[in-house]
Amino acid sequence: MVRTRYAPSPTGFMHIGNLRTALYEYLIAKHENGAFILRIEDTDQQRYVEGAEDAILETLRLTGLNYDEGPGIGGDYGPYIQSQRKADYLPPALRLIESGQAYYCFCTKQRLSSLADERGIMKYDRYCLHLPKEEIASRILSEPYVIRQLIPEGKTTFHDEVYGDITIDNNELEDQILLKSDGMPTYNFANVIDDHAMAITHIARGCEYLTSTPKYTLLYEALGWPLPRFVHLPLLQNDAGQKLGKRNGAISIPQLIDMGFLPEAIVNYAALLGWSPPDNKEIFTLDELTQVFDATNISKSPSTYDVKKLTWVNGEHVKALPPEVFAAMALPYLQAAVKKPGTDYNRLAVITQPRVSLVNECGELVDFIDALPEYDIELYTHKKMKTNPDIARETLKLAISSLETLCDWNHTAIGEAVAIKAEENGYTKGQILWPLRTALSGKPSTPCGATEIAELLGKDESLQRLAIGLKKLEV
RNA sequence: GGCCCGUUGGUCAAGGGGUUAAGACACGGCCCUUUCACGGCUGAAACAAGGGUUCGAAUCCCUUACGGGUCACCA
Repeated sequence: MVRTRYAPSPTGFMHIGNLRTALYEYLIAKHENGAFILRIEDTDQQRYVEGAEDAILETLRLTGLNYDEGPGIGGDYGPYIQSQRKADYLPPALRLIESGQAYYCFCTKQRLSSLADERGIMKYDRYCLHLPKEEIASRILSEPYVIRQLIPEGKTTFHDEVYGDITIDNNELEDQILLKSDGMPTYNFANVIDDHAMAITHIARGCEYLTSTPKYTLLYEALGWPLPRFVHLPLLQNDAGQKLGKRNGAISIPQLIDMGFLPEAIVNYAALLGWSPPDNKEIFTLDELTQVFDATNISKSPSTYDVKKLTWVNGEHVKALPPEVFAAMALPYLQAAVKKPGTDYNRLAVITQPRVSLVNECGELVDFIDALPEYDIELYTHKKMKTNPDIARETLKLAISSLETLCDWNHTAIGEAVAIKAEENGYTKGQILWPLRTALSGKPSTPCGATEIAELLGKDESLQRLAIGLKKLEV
């Protein structure tokens, strides 16, 4: 059974990069009907951020990446918070010491930092590797210590599902710390212990871990455990070409949602960053992604987050929303933009749904209903409609005269009335409808035509606006 | 700096020895349309550079350049 895990540390919010990692973990598991596990890696008490864990849980919930095992819901391999598994890390470390694959180290941080070169790069010199057993036995009782893994000579090769075989010379690797002086495991060590304990089969993570993966494989080998499959993901970068991160302008998922992006669109877009299906389809629901996702189609090169494409993807999802769902989502924005009594908000929702990329844009599309905005008479000029302010002055007069007496105030009747009038006086439909729409809305573009706007506004308001328009043109 | 990875239009990306080098976003034009949008059509726009290997290289190899990652008692 395929088992994957998303293993964030509670140090901040989730941005699109984190979400993509979680998503791929989810998809790899779900594509095979496997299990997706959430594990919180809080072994660094210094960096712990209050509320970060809840924020992560919330983001996963909003985006529909439901985990099968994890904090809050438990599972057969719990607990799923590393600080609660503290007792599990010492035994394997001791086992490695017994077999000569790890050793105690009492070096102080001062001594360690004195080992650094001018660039601050250092490699442990194995000062404590050959300490006499008796000395170790007594110092353990009185001094802080760490446990380090003894990296063997040679080269280490591992296979990555995306990058292929990668070989690194072991002398590039330091005798890494397994257990810190506070008794907590380091990230690398806890990762290996827990992934094995939780029977994780696939590890997807950013390729910033590519060079440290040999350390993991060495650990698995030392402990005699089978290796999981590694799926390293190309980095996501910002416009400056830097790895996307909290410090590099990445915005959080809840923030994106606040901006009007739909969770399913964010998920859809995240999937496309570094992966594409064989048929090049671009719009997917999470279920559809689950069907077609294949880790072998993940690309090796980094990609850049592009809000324009996200916006387009969002627009596609908005259009696909059931009308009543869109109406419910749009209602607050429509109500804020249009306060006129008797407004049919469902109608406004129907009109705006196919025309917005972001739900919260629907308000500004219809805000002219409440109040006619100030506009320039140059709006009456339209080359294709063959209109200009002079023609508009005449056709507006015709429109007013034909509508004043119109009893049946609906857009069909309005359209017929003005069309006949225009024709009688030698004008085209466009020459009367363009000025009509302009005078009624005061905007260069509106979400529907002149006659619909007139119906929406009602007879009195419409005639009033036409009079205002005419007055502007007569000055 | 050592090591690792990468480099196809502005962006996301197909293509893994023979293609007129797909498609999508954004941008321009045209059509449709009483506006906008949708839709349709269309335009401009790319294989980092140099060497090999080959009848033939975006594709394989080497070098260079550029970009990124990584070298913690952080994850």
